[in-house]
Amino acid sequence: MPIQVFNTLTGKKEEFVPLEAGKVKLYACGPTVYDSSHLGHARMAIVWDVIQRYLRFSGLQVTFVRNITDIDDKIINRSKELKIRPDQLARHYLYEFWADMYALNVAPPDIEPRATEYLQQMILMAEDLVKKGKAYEAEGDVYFDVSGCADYGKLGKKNIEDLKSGAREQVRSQNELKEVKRNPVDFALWKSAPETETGWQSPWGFGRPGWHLECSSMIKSVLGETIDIHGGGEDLVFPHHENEKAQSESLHDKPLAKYWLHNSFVNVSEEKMSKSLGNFRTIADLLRDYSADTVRLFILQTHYRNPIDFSPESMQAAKQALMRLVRAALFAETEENGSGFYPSKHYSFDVKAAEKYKGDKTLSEFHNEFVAAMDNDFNTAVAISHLFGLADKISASKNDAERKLWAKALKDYAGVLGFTLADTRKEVDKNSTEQVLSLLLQLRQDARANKDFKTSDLIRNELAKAGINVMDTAEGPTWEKA
RNA sequence: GGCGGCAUAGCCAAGUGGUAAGGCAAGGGUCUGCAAAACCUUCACCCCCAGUUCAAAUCUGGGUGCCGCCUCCA
Repeated sequence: MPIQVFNTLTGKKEEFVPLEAGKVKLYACGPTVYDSSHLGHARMAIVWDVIQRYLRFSGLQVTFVRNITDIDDKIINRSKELKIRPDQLARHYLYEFWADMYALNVAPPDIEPRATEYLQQMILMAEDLVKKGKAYEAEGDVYFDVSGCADYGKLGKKNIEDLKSGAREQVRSQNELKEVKRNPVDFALWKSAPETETGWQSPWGFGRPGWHLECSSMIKSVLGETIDIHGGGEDLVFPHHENEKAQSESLHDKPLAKYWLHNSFVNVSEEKMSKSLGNFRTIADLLRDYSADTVRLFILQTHYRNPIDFSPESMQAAKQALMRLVRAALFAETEENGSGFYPSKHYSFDVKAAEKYKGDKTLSEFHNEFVAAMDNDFNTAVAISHLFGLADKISASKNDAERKLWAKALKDYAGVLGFTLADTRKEVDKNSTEQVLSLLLQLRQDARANKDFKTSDLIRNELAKAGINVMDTAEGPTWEKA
């Protein structure tokens, strides 16, 4: 069974056929690093992480590119507020993003281009578009001429006439603001800026690139003129991806991407979680309460194209559910985390590793069900239901060898979805540690009060062995790490 | 206003023509000094109306409710 993917461009599920047999060029739009990442970004990252992991598991040679937008108006505005340079701000949040990704067990992309590294390519692309008559200069700005693009609106299912006239207040105000545009729907490839601000020299003077241009340029530079899959959050469909597509295809006269895939959002109380609404919880904040696996399970239990409503109850449900998988995986009796299909590095799955399970009837059936679910537009919810099915069989089995083999398989297949199934139940936080020590010191005080020095000394000596020094002071007993 | 999507058990959520995956919660049971955990087990005719079909949660039309995009956004 071939892999089926839902293509936003056609609105249908299609058979996935790579441009070049056995290879996949995959590009997903990454974050703009101007603030902390929230659960919505975690979903984007996890969904694309799983897609690229699964494509590799399927035996395809994947080049996964995820970009970083490290220069744009939001970054500049925020940096002005904070009175630091835009590049400092971007670097700060990029580091934070990386830390979040690492904590979430999101595998690093093969290539992670940053917009600021591709200025020359962007300028070149804008120049080429002007030369080809697809874009025009106006007072130091360069605009893409939408009227010269027959397909415009196809991806976002928009009608140019509606966009021009419709009820778009923004279009009107933009129109009044920017008389230089020939058409209100034309979008900027290059925007002039005062030399006192962040910017670059260009054939049209000092300025900055339009947002959409970076992805077009980076895709071209890193992957080529046509790629297999272009993805991102569904809010990027229009205008971001529509405009990328218009630019690239006008210049190259060939498709930018064969398949366009978009993930849905995380809502809070049925309202979109977003930075502008201020209703988000950061990833770091979330990871204080829930493990990376829990967050991942919460996200992957819903199909990537459906919205998820965040609630503490749902997170708690995911946490409970995860414990069943973790418990079953313990029978594998190995410290390795669920990455048996990763022989050494993230970048190459050992597809043949799956072969070792083929001889077992239960695992062979499980494999077929798992693959059928994932082949069907990455239906992680169904794939996970089969993980639970396998977990049940593991718990029910009385045969040690069989149980161990199944548990290893459970870890490996869970690893394809990016789960570690690490047993975190014994990881005690600082607060609990303090309470436990406080209790021990209290018991010791009670023993001393009863002149039971045998017990009190036992507690002190054993704590010393455990790396805790107990000290009796004038204010009472206290402790510190030895 | 235009475009797109969604409505499935107490909650979350798969399922795109053949008679409802999975998870959480809840009830029952095993285990247990008590409790917890763990394990076993029970639990739905799919928003409303009409239609197509031998057969519909799944297709068509209408209605109601909710959400997203059209402006920065994953």
